Amino acid sequence: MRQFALPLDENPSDAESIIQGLNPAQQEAVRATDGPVMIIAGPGSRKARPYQILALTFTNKAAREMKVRVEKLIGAEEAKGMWLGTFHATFARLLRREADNLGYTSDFSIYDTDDSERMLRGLMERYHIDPKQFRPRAIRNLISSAKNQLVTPNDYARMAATPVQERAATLFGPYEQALRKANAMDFDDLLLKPIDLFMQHPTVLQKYQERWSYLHIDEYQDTNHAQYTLAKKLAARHKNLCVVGDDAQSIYAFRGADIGNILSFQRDYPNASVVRLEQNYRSTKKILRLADSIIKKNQDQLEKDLWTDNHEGEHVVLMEALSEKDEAQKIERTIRDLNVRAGYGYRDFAVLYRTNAQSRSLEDALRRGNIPYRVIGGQSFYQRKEIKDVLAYLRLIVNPSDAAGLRRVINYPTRGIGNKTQETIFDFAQREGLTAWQAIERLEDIGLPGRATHAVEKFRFMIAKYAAKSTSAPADELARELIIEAGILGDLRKENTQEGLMRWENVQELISAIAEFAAASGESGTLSMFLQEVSLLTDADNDYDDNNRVTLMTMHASKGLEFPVVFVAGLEEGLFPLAQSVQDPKELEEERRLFYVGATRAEQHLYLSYARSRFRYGEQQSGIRSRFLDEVDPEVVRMESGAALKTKSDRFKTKGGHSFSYDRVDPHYYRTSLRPSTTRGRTRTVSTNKAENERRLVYDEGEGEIVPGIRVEHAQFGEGKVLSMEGRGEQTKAVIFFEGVGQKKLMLRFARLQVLG
DNA sequence: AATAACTTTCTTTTT
DNA sequence: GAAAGTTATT
Repeated sequence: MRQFALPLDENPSDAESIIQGLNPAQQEAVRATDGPVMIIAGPGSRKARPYQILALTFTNKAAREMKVRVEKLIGAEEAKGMWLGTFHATFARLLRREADNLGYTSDFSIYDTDDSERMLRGLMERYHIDPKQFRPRAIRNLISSAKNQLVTPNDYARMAATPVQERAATLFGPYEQALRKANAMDFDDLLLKPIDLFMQHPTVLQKYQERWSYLHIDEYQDTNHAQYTLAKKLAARHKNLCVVGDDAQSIYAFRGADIGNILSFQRDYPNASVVRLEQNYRSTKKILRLADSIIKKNQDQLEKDLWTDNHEGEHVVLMEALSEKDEAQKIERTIRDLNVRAGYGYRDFAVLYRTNAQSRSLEDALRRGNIPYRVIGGQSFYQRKEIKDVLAYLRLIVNPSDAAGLRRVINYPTRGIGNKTQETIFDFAQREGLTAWQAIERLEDIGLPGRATHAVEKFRFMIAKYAAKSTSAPADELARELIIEAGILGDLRKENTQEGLMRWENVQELISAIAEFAAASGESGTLSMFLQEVSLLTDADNDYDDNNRVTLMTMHASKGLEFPVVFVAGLEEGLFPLAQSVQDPKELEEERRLFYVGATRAEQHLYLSYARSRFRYGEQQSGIRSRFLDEVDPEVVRMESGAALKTKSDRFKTKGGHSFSYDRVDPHYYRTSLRPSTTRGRTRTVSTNKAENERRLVYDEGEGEIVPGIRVEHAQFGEGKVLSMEGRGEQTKAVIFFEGVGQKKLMLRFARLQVLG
């Protein structure tokens, strides 16, 4: 295996011309194959970079693209020796090989967020933690981010300060034990366990350091601490680490990505060469100028000066709409128009938005206009309930310890094993120190009533039968039989609805996928491998199609892609930026980077749009346009009519010269509906809702109680100390410092604070 | 224990 | 306006 320097994007001669454009020091760095390299790439740069032996990316799609290029470069044969893929998939593969070093079997299950939550729910019951008061989701997120920071349960218990954190600390250890007992890994484990492995078995680390003597990481700005540690360990011996990233496109802080990794690369690797690729090959000058004006508002970033040789281009167009329906219609008409008059194919368009929920109205409009489209993300194939149910059965067959899988299917379709029976079984397992499945194997000792025993017995027999077959029979046949015997087929058919039919078709599709996998990977394609692989797939990765369709997706999903025509929809305060994000400058900056990512997907035309009102929460609610539109360079933007973009000062001049500030806007403006809905209004007045009464209490009577220095509790942020107060009446806000969270400015009206004294 | 009918809550983004 | 939780009925 040789490492190879360079070239990169579509064709090597391109690469050569890019390199020619760099200064001599940069040229040398890019050509160098040895030593650490950091490449800072802007959006739309062609990335001249060394492809090396282990290449890690963030999406399967990026990995696939990389593979295509590498094969072109060095031939398919040699490319086979490379490991190319996402962090999670790559280390899942590694773990499969090394599982026994860690006390797992290679058939371990991979738990998604759902499974993790299911485990936590079970534990919460045992520890008498009320899932309504402390959401399993919130606790999972806390544990997940702790794991990503390499914080152990013991450390975390010491650090926990708020009530939620304390519960998370209580559950953290038991959760880890439960996973291990279930022979299962959650997403975070796929990165953590390899670190454990490398620490406990230095020879194993050495083996991989030799195998991957050259290491390449794309989208480095999105690595979290665990990924950083893995890279550091693997590169420690040869120091041949090449990272590529753009701090301005860091949009995954919420799942632990740490921009610090890219900002401090030079400190970690003092002799690193740094290359800046500042030429943009994608967008027009106007689009680039708009993007530049967005990102300039952010404070922390590496210096970068983007430029392009491309045309000046058309103005960026801002579309104003009355409602989200109207917005969708305008987008639909614009697509039609450009398609007919300018000859753009449907595949040339992308409509981007902040939240998946926004796709609905857009889909409606496109469907009505007979414009073909595809939606990426949202509910992907493998996220669907019926698919997860079948997968859970298969997981259970391969790995009977799989507790989350068992919980999922033990009574689906209903077979008379209700909550009570399940609890009895789990309690028994807990008491005897068994896995749930081991408890079921000792069913006779549990002492269930006769009818329940009989029901469980049948279930046990069925699972055991398929487990025995799982090594011999072809995987797809096994799945097909199981689906019928378990009664999933019957359950879906019984529904007798359009939806039931669709679900049934999905299940069929899953079986085909299993068959395909088995056929493609031959002898080595076991069911357990299929299950592991599939749990890491996302819709955005496998929706690979060359059909001529408009693409709908979130801005997050759009990273790394480009389209001739791009729409960024829903530029409204509270939606983009999201209400939760505006209180924290760090989060607001991330939203801004997201806007930057969205805008820089466009090659030739960029449309921005917002709606004056939007259907949310089952009500029509009014909004104001996003602050981002006030930050943008007005020179490059035109309204649909061709008029200039009205700036903030233009728009608010009429109000007697008062300066306008978004800080004075209720960030949850969406909650104030246009006209009070009667049903809601009525229930409100007689509401016995606890949270509502508490809120009123604090706001009406308690306002005076909240003064600087006092301690309060917030449902999400936990315990904090009030630093200062501002505003009066409904506008009263408090600046509060929350441990482990930071400083927040909250409106008392919405914060639901509880006074602790 | 299962189902139907009703009520409440909640929405960021994702490997 | 969906999903999850609650209550009433069989």
